[in-house]
Amino acid sequence: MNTVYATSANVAERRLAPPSLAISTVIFALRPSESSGRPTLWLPLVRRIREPFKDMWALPGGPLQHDESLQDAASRNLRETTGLAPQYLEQLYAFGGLHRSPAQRVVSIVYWALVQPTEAALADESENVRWFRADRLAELAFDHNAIVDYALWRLRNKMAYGSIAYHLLGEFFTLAQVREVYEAVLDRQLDPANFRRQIKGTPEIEETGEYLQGGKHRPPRLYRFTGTPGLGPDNRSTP
Amino acid sequence: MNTVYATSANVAERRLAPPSLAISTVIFALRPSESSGRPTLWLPLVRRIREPFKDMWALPGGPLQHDESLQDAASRNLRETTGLAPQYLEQLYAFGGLHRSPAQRVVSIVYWALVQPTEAALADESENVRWFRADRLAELAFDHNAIVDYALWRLRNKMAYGSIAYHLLGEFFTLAQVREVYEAVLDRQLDPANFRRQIKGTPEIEETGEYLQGGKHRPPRLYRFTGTPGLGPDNRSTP
DNA sequence: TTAGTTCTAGTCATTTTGACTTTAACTATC
DNA sequence: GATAGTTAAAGTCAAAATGACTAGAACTAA
Repeated sequence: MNTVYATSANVAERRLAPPSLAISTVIFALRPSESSGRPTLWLPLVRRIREPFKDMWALPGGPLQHDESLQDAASRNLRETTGLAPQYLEQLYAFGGLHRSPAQRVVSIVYWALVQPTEAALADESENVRWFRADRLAELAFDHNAIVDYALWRLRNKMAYGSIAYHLLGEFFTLAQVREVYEAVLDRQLDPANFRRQIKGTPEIEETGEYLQGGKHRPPRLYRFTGTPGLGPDNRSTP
Repeated sequence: MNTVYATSANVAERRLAPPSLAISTVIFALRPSESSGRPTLWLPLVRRIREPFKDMWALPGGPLQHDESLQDAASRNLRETTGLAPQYLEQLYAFGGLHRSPAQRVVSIVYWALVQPTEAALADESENVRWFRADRLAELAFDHNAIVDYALWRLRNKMAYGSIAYHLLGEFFTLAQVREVYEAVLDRQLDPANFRRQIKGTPEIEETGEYLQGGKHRPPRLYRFTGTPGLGPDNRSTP
């Protein structure tokens, strides 16, 4: 979305040129809310340093290079802008409306990623890269608000079926932490006892002998996720 | 997939040129199987008339024109190749592997469509456009076998959740016909009584006062689908 | 030692699911 | 015109899943 096929063509020539192709990524991570301290969804945005939409916040992205696959391009600009390696990365949608960008036509293939909080804490932040709460975004450049909305919708949807919540957690976690992820993403309270029964029913989750120490109350058992990310035609598996 | 950005550039220049962008479509319709007479999934393919993959069968597709949205491009080449207007059209995936096409890099944004059998029966067929059973395809051009496999996987998945089966049927249908669609797509038998109970539980289905006459046995009641297609960020709704 | 909190297991009524039975309504054939 | 054959449609029943809730276990903080 940031860079387009460099050319000195004038406007008339641009109309005939093929649309330029860009890759962008919506990156989700959990961070404790400033107010409640409970985990909430955050995402990193970059400040645009040129027109169009100069000085507005936008999704990280860039052009597709000729020697990288779509997914590689997404990984790369994720790494370049935030320094992060995603735990989960999947194609979201190809956006190709006629007027997404003034002056020239841009088709954006957008990916979405989940990163673990330990990673997310290390993420680069600077004048031009900052994390925002996913549910409290200002007006973004291009059609990026709509893209984020769609990414959130997909995340909630996947969460309801697939086993995706674990990619927002570290290697070991308690069942209460899993529940907090669900509560943060679905934005509603869940009954702890029933939730635990359900989660324990899934085979992709494994008890460890360890317990989380240092809490204020009875130490909860730690679990580990043994499933695979899997999805999409590139690496297929779930709904 | 068929046409690429026209240029007289040589190979070295092509490596630096941006990938060309194409739109293709996987079109599903039900047709009675030749053997059993039961409905089965079919799709139209076009014969390639030039290199690469000359004379092989491929998904209908073409370049994206500068004044049409992605979905419009898909509708258009669907209409141009088969004369069909789809009942349902949704983006499937953007395929952008490095070696999908020899010589130059092509990124294909693929749509999938469902058409009603009445429409499908009228579809143009010619020397270079022919319908094939979806589960018995020969080797296709490019990575089109993989694309069809993925489209089938998505169709089965959507069928299991959303209310998509109706788009393969006409305006009025019996519950047994709906079951046949499920059986054809999911490729397994379903209990008629339980299936009926489940379908009648969904609100998007409406009884008409009519009955299907002319059958050999008790005339079944006709129903109508009242839901909306809806999906994707362009027209949002279901999983 | 006690109060407070969370973790964990379990109970119970309700709903959903899968396998199956029964009756209704029509056609074709005797 | 009765009857056998077939599908439509409704209903039964046990098993499984779900939602609301209770209770004991295990820890910390006071």
